[in-house]
Amino acid sequence: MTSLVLDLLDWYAQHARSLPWRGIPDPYAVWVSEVMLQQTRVETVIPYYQRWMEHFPTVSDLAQASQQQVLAVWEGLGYYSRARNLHRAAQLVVGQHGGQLPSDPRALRDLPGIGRYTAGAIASLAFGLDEPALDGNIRRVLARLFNITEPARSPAGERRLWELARQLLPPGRAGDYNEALMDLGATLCTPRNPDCGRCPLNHHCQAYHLGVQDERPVVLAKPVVPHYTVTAAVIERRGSFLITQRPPDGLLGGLWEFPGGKLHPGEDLPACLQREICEELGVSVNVGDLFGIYRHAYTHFRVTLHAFCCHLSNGQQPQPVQVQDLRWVKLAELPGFPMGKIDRQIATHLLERGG
DNA sequence: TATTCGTGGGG
DNA sequence: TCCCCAAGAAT
Repeated sequence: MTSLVLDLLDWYAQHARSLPWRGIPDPYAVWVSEVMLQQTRVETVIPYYQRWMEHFPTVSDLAQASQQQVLAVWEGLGYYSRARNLHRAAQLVVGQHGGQLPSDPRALRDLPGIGRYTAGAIASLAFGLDEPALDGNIRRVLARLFNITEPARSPAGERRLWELARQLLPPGRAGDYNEALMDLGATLCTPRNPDCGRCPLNHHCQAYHLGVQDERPVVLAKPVVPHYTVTAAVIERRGSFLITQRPPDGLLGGLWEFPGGKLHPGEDLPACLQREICEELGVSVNVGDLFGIYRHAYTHFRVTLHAFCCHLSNGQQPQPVQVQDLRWVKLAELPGFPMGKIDRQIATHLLERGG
């Protein structure tokens, strides 16, 4: 074991964070936490993790739940394919692995939602195998320690960093090693303003010696994000509201929303809404007062959504032409349908004003 | 290989 | 207000 790794493990023995999923000998708990932590902060995950384990304490409980129940518990965490994949994977574990999560990284990677990082994390943390796990923290720590000048997310950078993570790994202590690097990255070796003065590895750190820690890891230029104007219809009929279910995959897959869509060039807002409702539901709407304006930033685009109060013409029966499903629901039933953030805001405003 | 996928907090 | 980006995976 190199002195660098020795210093790292010594520091971890003193400064390891106490997290709800640590020290729990249940591979399922490790799995759930790792999937929730993908691209998501620890502080955000903690309450979701605890609620999830209350709703679905075992793989079997998760496998038996409906996708709607699963999405409802996941609502607000984002990247909903994680929830859909976790659900499917639980059913595969029950059906193909006798209810026990496999320990072999290759078998883990065959499960939906488990990639190279998560397989290594589960294998090392839950099963004690000597597997590296390169996440954003470890990528940053290693890029600084060894002054990696290739962009960290480039193929060449990825190769070097995975190689380093595997070379440094102390046999028999992969779990602590991986956790230690992640804790160091999360608490001291942070993306901005790293606290190099308190870092237990500063005398090993090439970037620190060169004074370039703020420029490591090298990041690729990011594309500009487009901005879309969209509309949504709050359609009321005899005390019920019309909501539609999004397609099973893709953005907010399987979640419910107030129907509508993207504004086309040269179109005004009511025309956009009438066109979208006709395309999706095969009916024409009468567009009334503005209900509200909502802004939201997704990862790779932004939207401004204009919601309007609408009614269907007499006798019109909407059909699920371009949506997975549709439902007329009472106000009190809205909280039970999983939704993304914007549509949840609309539903909440609807509840607050009592229809 | 490059895009697509949410949301919330901090600077 | 805006930009950054956080324990990545799938296609």
